[in-house]
Amino acid sequence: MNNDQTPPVSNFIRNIVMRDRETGKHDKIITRFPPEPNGHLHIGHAKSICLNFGIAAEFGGATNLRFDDTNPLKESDDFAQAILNDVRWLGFEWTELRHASDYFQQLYDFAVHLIRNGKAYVDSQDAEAMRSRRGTLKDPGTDSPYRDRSVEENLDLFERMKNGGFADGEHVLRARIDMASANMNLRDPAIYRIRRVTHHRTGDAWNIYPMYDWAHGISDAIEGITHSLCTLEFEDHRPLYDWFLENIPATCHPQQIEFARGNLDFTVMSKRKLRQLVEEGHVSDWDDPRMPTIAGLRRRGYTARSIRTFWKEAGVSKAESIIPMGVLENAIRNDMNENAPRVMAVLDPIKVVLTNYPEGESEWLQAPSHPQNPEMGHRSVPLSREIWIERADFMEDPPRKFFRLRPGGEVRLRNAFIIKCNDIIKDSDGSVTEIHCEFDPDSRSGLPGAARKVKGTIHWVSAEHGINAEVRLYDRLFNVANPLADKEKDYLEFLNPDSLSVVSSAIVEPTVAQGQPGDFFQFERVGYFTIDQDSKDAARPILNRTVSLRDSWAKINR
RNA sequence: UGGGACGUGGCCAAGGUGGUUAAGGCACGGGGUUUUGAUCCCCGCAUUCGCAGGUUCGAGUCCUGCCGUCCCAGCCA
Repeated sequence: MNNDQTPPVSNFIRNIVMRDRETGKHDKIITRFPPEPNGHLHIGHAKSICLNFGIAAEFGGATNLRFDDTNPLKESDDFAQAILNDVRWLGFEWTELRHASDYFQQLYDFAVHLIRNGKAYVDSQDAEAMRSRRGTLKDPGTDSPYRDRSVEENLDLFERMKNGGFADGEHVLRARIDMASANMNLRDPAIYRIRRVTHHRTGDAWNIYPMYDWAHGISDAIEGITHSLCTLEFEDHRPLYDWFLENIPATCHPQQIEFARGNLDFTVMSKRKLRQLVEEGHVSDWDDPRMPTIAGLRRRGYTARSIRTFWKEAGVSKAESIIPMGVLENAIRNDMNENAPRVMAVLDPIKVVLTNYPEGESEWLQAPSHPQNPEMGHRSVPLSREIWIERADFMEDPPRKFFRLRPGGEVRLRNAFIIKCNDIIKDSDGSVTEIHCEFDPDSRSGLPGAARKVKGTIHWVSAEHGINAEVRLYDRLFNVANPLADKEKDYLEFLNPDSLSVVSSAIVEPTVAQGQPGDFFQFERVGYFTIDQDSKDAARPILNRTVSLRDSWAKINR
């Protein structure tokens, strides 16, 4: 499950858990990951997943996956299935799969218990009235006129709410706490509302549904969760979490601990905004490779391991942060550098003719799949008289320190021969259409003559054997680090119009055409690429650029 | 004086009960290796922990005050 080799990183939650084991407060640690099935998981959720599953796994505990399915208006089984799939893909297996809806009856019974003890009442104000009586951040609220209904009346009303005797919004069950509390959450929070809609799991069995605060802590207690980890915005809810558990006959009292969400720059991370990007067509779907969703990252070519490593390196604290995208990119580069087979592909081709190479002939060269790892083996790469090289690898009038091909200059063809540029052919506009070179037969890779030093090595693909491919180049979704920072402008105004560019005439070596969707490669000197799920035809593979290689040459030229 | 929280180098972040050289990663700068200007390997990178006082032989760790940032007024989660 948590198969990443490096030792665990210290953080305040892990410290609490360790202390709780040392002191004997708990001998088994039980955590839970509680998504609401109303959207897809994103990289931020992955932080919570890694934390919850990671902590439990490290200390020999258990982690439940529990759907917080208390709002049937927004939830669906499709989302639930996608979430399950994403969690598994990330490399985690839950101990038990639960649903808050599994506990609807118990939740209801506990609510009755509260009513019996005078700790809850049915309020018949409408939402507007409730809001106006709630007070403000600085001023206390005022009691509802229904606050002192008798237990019998409350019991009766609540039961009739459950049985469908009222329309949505007619009544609500509220905890009877303190309308003057400085903590807004304690000003008689609603715990049940009427919603006569079909729930994706319980169907039409219920006409009332519990609110998050009521359902969450009790569900934790029912499952014997020891540490209930959530994000910072629930800090204010903790007194309520505790109040509920103190006022029902709960068998245990989990400890809620809050940590900061992890944000990334150049993207947005709220489900609402991600949904908007999808629904308004700014991206193709939830799994668009530019999306920070798990599905998007997966399709982009990110591995589960790289995402786990990323969050491990980012750490867990209570300080809100925005992590540079480069850190995530670094994680996938490290992973792919180690595991991606090397291959050659030319994205922006220009033709080179090897003038002393016999016409009509070709040969297959052996090239290592990984320069540092012989265990990854070799592949065969065809060479013939005409080859494609990257347009950017030739300059007629190059600047200083340009190590690539130039008129009269020599360069090594990766895994093949050293070539020398003797001539260039131009069209009527004066742009180069063809480069004539002669190759040095003695410099063939593996031969002693190959030891000759030449400054540059470039990649290439045989024109005769190369396969035409579509390559999708992705860039950041937004062109500012924090699209939400500007209060004057809508974040959509910062969408990067160049976040996707399609290269329709890339040429890849034959090896690539044998791959399946999900397979990844390093295009040497270019970047890491993954075969997209749209790729159906071996004669024309479709690849996504996961991330480019580091490019210090580009950096110098900036 | 509504309440709750946070503030360690450009970005994350470690720093139980104060003890003395402030981890690590990313980024950055310099050097080396290299048939990927990739990788890899060295070296450098906070006399200082939001600021100001105080307690102490000794404080990032304790106290006081101030400043800055975030969250809370859903019958959302």
